[in-house]
Amino acid sequence: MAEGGENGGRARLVSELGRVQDLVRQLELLLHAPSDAASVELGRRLIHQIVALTDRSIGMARATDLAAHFLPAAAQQQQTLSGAPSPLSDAGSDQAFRASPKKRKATARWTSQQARVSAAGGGAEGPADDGHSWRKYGQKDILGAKHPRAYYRCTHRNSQNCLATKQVQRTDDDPTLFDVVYHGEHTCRPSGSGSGGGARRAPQHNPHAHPQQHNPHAQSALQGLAARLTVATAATDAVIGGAAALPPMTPESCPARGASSPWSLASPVGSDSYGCPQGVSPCPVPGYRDWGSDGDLQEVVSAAAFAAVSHLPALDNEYMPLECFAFDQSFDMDGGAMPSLFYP
DNA sequence: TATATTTGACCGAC
DNA sequence: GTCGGTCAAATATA
Repeated sequence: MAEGGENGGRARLVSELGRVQDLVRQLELLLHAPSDAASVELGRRLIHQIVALTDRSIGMARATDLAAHFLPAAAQQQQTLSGAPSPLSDAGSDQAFRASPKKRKATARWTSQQARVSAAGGGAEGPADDGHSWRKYGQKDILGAKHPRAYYRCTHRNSQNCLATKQVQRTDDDPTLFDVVYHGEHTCRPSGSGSGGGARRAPQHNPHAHPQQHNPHAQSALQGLAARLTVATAATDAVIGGAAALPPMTPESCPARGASSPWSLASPVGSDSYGCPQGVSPCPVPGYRDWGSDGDLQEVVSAAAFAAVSHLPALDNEYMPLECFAFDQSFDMDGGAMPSLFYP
């Protein structure tokens, strides 16, 4: 572990991410222009460059050889992103807790994951859709917190006995960021979501979050891109900083994570709040898993970018302005800051 | 009518 | 007694 080498690698990584941002801005300008075949092709090339750059960035992150720092830290699984211990975070089963309804979870045994996500895709109502369908069952004012904490559980809790829950709380320091804590694992099956009923609303989507979100496909793709990139960079930070303790997600907890289609293009990310989507990773946002393993981070970023590419032909003259999202290039990888795509 | 959200109450842990 | 998590009735929405 050469500190100098790490710092140099970080600098290059930041530089590469900056180039990605530039390319995204070029893509934005392209989307502003009248759409034609040439611009669509140019857009595809831009996206491919973005993918290539992100791949390089991922390679740089790996080259720093800091995953070895991250992996032992992940085993701790006890710290929040801000470094404070989480009384709710623990490995193990939640079966004991379920035996006693209303029993406080502080002593229960949970598999939990934490994420800090931007409001991109969720507007003021909450963070971007994470690919699951959640039903809100409570909200509480938390002592010392400016904003209440919302409690969600899987829509398929009753139908499929899926016991996954999550807590969403707006951060005090930045109202555009949400701390999301996931408990338990999704046991619901994707096929179970389409059985007629389904939700009638998308509770975490604010259709008025941006007045120019006309094209649902483009909107969803870009929202998904932003949300995923937020998490991807967060994971990168965890790898590089070696301080964040993000629990590895087991394959069992991510059963539908397909190798060929991590993000469903048929069902635009961010729009499918009505059930565990077919072919979509059930854990895109909370899926910190083991980022030290090959392909994870790359998969997230690349897949999100390709999702945007795939929707380009449908953009026409409608667009989601990409200035809505911006890398925080000033993040301090050593300070545990969370580099994110922000949605101002 | 079915499903989701809101919100006060309840419960156990501390 | 306080706090956090959950329940469940009332209400809202499509």
